Amino acid sequence: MPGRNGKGPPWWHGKFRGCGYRLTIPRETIIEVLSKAAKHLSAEEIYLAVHKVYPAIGLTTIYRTLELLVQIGLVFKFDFGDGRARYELAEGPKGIRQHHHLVCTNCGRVIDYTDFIDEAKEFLSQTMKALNKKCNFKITNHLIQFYGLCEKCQK
Amino acid sequence: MPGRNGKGPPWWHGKFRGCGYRLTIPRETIIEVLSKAAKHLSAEEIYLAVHKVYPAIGLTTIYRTLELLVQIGLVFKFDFGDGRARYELAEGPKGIRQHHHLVCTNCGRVIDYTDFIDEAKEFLSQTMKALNKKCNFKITNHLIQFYGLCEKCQK
DNA sequence: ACTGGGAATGAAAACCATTACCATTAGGAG
DNA sequence: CTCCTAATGGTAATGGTTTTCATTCCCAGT
Repeated sequence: MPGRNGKGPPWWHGKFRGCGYRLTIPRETIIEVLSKAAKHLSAEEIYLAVHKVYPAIGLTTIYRTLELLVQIGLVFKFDFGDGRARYELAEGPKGIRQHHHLVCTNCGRVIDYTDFIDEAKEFLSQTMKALNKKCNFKITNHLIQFYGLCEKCQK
Repeated sequence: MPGRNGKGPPWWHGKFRGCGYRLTIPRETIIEVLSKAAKHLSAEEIYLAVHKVYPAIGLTTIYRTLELLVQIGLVFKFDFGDGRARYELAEGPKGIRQHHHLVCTNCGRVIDYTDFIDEAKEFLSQTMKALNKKCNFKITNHLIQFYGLCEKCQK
């Protein structure tokens, strides 16, 4: 059963090969870091994590690889308003990992939430269908974020 | 009837005074530019537009004022992924102007759409209520964007 | 396995939107 | 009208991201 923690090529190798991209240590390591973190990381955080296990890595490669992964659709890129982008694995062996973000406008904390996804899915699928027809716009992705005050900052 | 195109102080003066901020020519001009454009502008675009009617303006003041307006809630700040922020008047005399954005991931074009807002409102109000209770997170704002390919870029 | 060619890499420098600094200007309460 | 202080604007600095280019190494074809 490839893709588990056992042997066999990781589940995403096919996606790389299919696009004609080479499999390299930096790329493997970056994906591994992202999949282990399982939450949004900045480019620098990814750099530091990769650097621990592969010290020869360069920051340039981090950015280039992330851009590539975003293009492939393997990674989502977010902007929480603090001047640096955050990256996050879009899917795992099980498929797309749906969730949205709550951003505290006071302290900058970001909370993931996965509840209410069903309602969101319903709303989104309707909207996407309608937009495809009305605007001739082929939607491939979407972003929903909420801004407000977290528990601590409300006092 | 203040706030119309006729005489009387613009409708947003109260909002300024209430917060203890001074009314200055740069601030008035920036808001005027935003209200006339009625669509998302970058800081530089705003700078150029203000510069035409008030050449003494400095780019620093543009940024500072925009930050202030965002804080007050008069202006929304967007990131469409091209490395520069976009700003847009949040409301007019008639109230909040609800709309979302379609961003073409190929050419960068951004399309506003105002349809399906009712469905969005329904979904959003439910989600906000639930989040307030479950996460103790006081939502004040939200962002919904769709990414995909515009008509031209689908070919 | 070996090898050639082109993709991928990494260090350093460039880029560029945004912010900090600070001396000067001007809003508006009294 | 005056004074105090917020607001301004030119310039320099910041810092995340991108570009450049010489070097490395993946891998398809032998």
